[in-house]
Amino acid sequence: MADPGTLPSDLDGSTRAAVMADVARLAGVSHTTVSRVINGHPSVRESTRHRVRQAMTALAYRPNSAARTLVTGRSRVLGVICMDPTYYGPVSVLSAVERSARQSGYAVSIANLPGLDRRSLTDAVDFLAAQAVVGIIAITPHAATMAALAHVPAGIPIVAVEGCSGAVPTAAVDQYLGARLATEHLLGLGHRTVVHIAGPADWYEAPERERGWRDALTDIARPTPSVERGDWTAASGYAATRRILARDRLTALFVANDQMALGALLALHQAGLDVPGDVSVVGFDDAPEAAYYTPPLTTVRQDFAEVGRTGMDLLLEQIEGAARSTRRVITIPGLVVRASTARPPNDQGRHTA
Amino acid sequence: MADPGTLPSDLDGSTRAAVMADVARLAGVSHTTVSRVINGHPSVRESTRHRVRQAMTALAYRPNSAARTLVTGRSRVLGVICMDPTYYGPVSVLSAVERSARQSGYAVSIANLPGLDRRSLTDAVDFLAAQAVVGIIAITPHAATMAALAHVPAGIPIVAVEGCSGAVPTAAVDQYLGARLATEHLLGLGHRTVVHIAGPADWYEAPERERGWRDALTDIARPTPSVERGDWTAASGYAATRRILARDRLTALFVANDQMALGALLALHQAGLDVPGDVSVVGFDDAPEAAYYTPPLTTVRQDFAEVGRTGMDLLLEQIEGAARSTRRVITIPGLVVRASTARPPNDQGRHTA
DNA sequence: CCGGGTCATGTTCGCGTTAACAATGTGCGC
DNA sequence: GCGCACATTGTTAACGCGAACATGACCCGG
Repeated sequence: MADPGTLPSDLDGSTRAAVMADVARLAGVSHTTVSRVINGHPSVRESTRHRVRQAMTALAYRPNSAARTLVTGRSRVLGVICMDPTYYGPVSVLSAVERSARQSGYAVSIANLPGLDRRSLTDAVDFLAAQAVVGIIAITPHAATMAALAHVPAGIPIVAVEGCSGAVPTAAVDQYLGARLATEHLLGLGHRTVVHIAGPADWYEAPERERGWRDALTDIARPTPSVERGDWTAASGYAATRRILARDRLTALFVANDQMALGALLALHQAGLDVPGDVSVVGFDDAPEAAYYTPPLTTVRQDFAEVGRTGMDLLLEQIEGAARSTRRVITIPGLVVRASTARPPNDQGRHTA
Repeated sequence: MADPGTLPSDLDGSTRAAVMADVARLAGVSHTTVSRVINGHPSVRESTRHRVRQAMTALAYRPNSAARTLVTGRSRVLGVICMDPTYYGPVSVLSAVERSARQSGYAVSIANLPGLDRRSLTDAVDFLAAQAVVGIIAITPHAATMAALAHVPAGIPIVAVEGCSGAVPTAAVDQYLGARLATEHLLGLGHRTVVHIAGPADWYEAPERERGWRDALTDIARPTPSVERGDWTAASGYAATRRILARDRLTALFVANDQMALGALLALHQAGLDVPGDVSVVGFDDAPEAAYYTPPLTTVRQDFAEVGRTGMDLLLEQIEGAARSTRRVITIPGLVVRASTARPPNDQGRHTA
């Protein structure tokens, strides 16, 4: 005994949503014509197009994406694979990706990686593939998962962001360059050498930054102190710094990210060392907080939003027909000098060229 | 002249993926039986079930979610609406939500809010509704968007996380209690009063925390210094602290989140004030870095993961038939005492009961 | 030995959309 | 004045799946 007289504009869920046939009936055309109007097909008379448009608004018609996906075989959904997005970098990239995806008319479905093994990566790909995503952006700065990327079926467009897999197109920041910038900044201030706290070896960025640091030193024949390693957290930066302090003295410290640098600042402070009076510190990332550490941190700035957008561009390029390339678009990082770096102690007025 | 002899297990995208009919053919049953096996229908003979399962693995069969959605009218996709997820809180919640959603067999589609107005909220809801999401979790600690939540059509289950809309079920942390904890901790140490740096007034949390702070003071008849306001960023915390220092002296400072507290620590340091020797500081959130600020920050801990899970539970409850309630599940915050708080200066051995 | 009930399975239809193809109308050249 | 090209619109058939209904085999009691 449902009331058939209910207003068609009734949106509160009590009546079924309007479908294409309803619009067609109201506009006095066939459902095919409605479809044509929606998809911008050229051969529809202007007056008809107008009538259909009116009917659509009158009924608050929304195309059913499931039906669409079923018949075309492709959805308007992009998949994003990310590690536990708690670090500043991945989060910023995710945010930028979502933004540009929406601008291009795509929805974004996310899949967190529970672990770092190949299995969880393929699971995530399967999970997204089951949703008929039309492409995948993988924010996986982790070496093992990057390797797994090479093995995803070629049928589905995929792009890596922040990382370097030889197998798929990639958008990333030049980590090596950033590390050189940081190290050379310290050397330029007059420090004899620079101690490095690296990130976990199984992430892509960590060895790259370490390599940049090492090359900057060896290029001018400076000794390379042995590397301490953290896991990106402030806690690990703190612990690594304490190990270094127990080992020998230092005047310059390059830490592989800002959070670990924060831990380093605390350890130095607790050891009675002044930054930058006794020790200079440089970080990496330029997280928003870095400018407000005590002291404000000199660091390497990565434009994550830019990287995210670039990744989207690469993906769309692939979706729109290009075969999977191995293109690699790199973004240039920049050094942001703040108050955590200065000349080494007892270096009165050394004049550089 | 395509080769019909291609192996059915060919997954590389060159042949069409297996569908239910293929599985049925291989197992020697009808597609309906395959469907029954997939959906766990009881009346399938054990041997048949086994044959079908084998056929499914042999063909690497994946159900087509679009077809499923089309015929059942409901997808297995949840929508998450979030503000630009750069703050620690929203990110953690998003992560927790994704995790528990996947565990319950749901995919998660995200929609960033470009602005804070009602319009962008309804746009986001529309955007998700067009994907036939089966429910929405809104991480909108912003007052204006929360108000807009009340106006989304009743047809679609929705839950608010971190916030308080009278209209929809909500999972949140007791902000008021957290602020009281923080303020009373400082008062308990012997501080005569506490200065407050609040968050933006149009976010839900900010006035709640301010109210907790105010009540803690007025309950024991202490003066309530005028409130400075920031926008959650370290920069604004720094600026607010400088305004306070220019105004009058203080011994205790309660800052509405950790990032602003970081800015406060820097401003105090630069003003030559020692924390906690001269001024005690308490933050809010317990971001991972807070333990490594200089000095390590006493703060109020919110269990964001717990809140995210709770939100999911509320949503599933609603999806599985319950009408939209106005249930509100609150999580209890806790104080984490670190090195940024101490007795006020010139308070030698005050004995409290 | 036969009818009714139950279990296991198959047949058929429809979800809302796009697309290939068919059908209509309209104008223009010869 | 007739036919042909083109513009516009309609008809119909998929897409892959789930559910209502139909079918057939089998068991048990009378």
